[in-house]
Amino acid sequence: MQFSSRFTIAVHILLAVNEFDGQFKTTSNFLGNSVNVNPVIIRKTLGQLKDAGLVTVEAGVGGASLAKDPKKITLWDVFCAVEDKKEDLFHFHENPNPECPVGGNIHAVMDGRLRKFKRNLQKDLDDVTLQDLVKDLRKEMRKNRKFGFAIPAAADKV
Amino acid sequence: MQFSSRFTIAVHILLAVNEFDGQFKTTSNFLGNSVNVNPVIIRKTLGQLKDAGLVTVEAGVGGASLAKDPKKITLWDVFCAVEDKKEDLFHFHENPNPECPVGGNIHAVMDGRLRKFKRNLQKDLDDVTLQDLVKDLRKEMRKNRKFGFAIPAAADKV
DNA sequence: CTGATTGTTATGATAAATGATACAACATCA
DNA sequence: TGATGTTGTATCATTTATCATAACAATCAG
Repeated sequence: MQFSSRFTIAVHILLAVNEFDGQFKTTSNFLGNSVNVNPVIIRKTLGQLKDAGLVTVEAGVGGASLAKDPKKITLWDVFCAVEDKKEDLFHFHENPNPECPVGGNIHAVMDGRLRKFKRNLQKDLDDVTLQDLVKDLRKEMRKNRKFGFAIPAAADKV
Repeated sequence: MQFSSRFTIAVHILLAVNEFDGQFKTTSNFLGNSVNVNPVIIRKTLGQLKDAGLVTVEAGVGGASLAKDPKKITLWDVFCAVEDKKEDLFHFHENPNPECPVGGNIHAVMDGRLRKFKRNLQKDLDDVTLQDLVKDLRKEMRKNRKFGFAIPAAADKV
C-alpha cells in the first residue's frame, strides 16, 4: 500500500513550473509531456495546487506560475494539496467488538501512537522546501548537462 | 490514501492471542468475533504472522500462540508481516520524460528523500513493542473494568 | 470572431482490499 | 476407525481508488 502518484506528480509540476518560468508557457499539455501523463491529470492536480494557494493558473490564456516563494513551499504543503491531510495514515478496522476486553480498548491503545506516526511524517515533509529541491535539481542538471535545451514539445515556447 | 486495515487487524490479533492465552482457544472464529471480521481474514493474517515467525498456529486442533516474547515483537515486525516492506511509501509516476531537464532528474532529486521518509516511519514503528501495547491495554482494562469476563463467543473456552 | 486553453464531467479499464462460500487436509477424541 | 472441529486455500462478488481518455462549456488574447 502506498500513497498515489499524485504527490510526486505535483512536485514534478511545481519544479517544472519554476524551472521553465519565462522560457516556456507551462500549459497542461506542456507539463503532461514532461510528467508523461494525460493533460487532464495535470489540470486536475494544478487545480488542487491552485486551491492550496501554491500556484496561479491563467484560465483561457494558459500557463501556470508559482504563487509563493519556493522557500515558503514545503513538501507538506504539496501533500496537503493533493491528499486528505485529515485522514489517518493507517486504516483502522471498522468495528472491533466493544464487548471484548481487547476490542473495546484497542482504539485507546493505538490511536495516539498512530497519530504520532502521522505527525512525524508531517514534520519530515515540512522540513523540505521546494527551494531545496530546486537546488538539487540544478546540481543534477549541471552534472548531466541537461539544461538550457528544449524538451520535445517545445512548440509551447513563450 | 492509507495503509490497509490489515496492520491494525494484525496488532489486534497479537494482543488478543497474548491476552487470552490459556483462557480461551484463540481460533479464527474467536478472533474474528473480537476483531469483527470474517474468520478467513483472520486465518490469512494469522498465516502472514506465522510466516514472519511471530506466532504459531495449531493446524487441525486450532488456536494460535505468540512465538516470541512480546518485548521482542515491534510494530515494524507486524508491519513487515502484512505489508510489502520493500515497497516505497509513495508511488512515483511511471515514466517522467527523460528528455526533459526536470523529468530526467526528478528521480535523482526525490528518491533519496522519499526513502528517508520511509526509514523514519520504520524507526517509529520499531520503537513500539507489543509489550508496550499490552501494558497500555491492561491499564485501559483496569480503568474500564473490562477484564476478567468472557466475550460473547465464550463457547471457545479452553 | 477565432483559436487555444482551462475547468469539469462522464466513462471505461485496471488494480487492490474486503467479504463470503466452499472444501480438502489435518489433528484430536471417542 | 469415524466424527468433529479447525486450518489452509481457492474462488467469486463487491467495493473502492486510480488513471486514461474523450467531450464540451467557459474563458481569454489577439
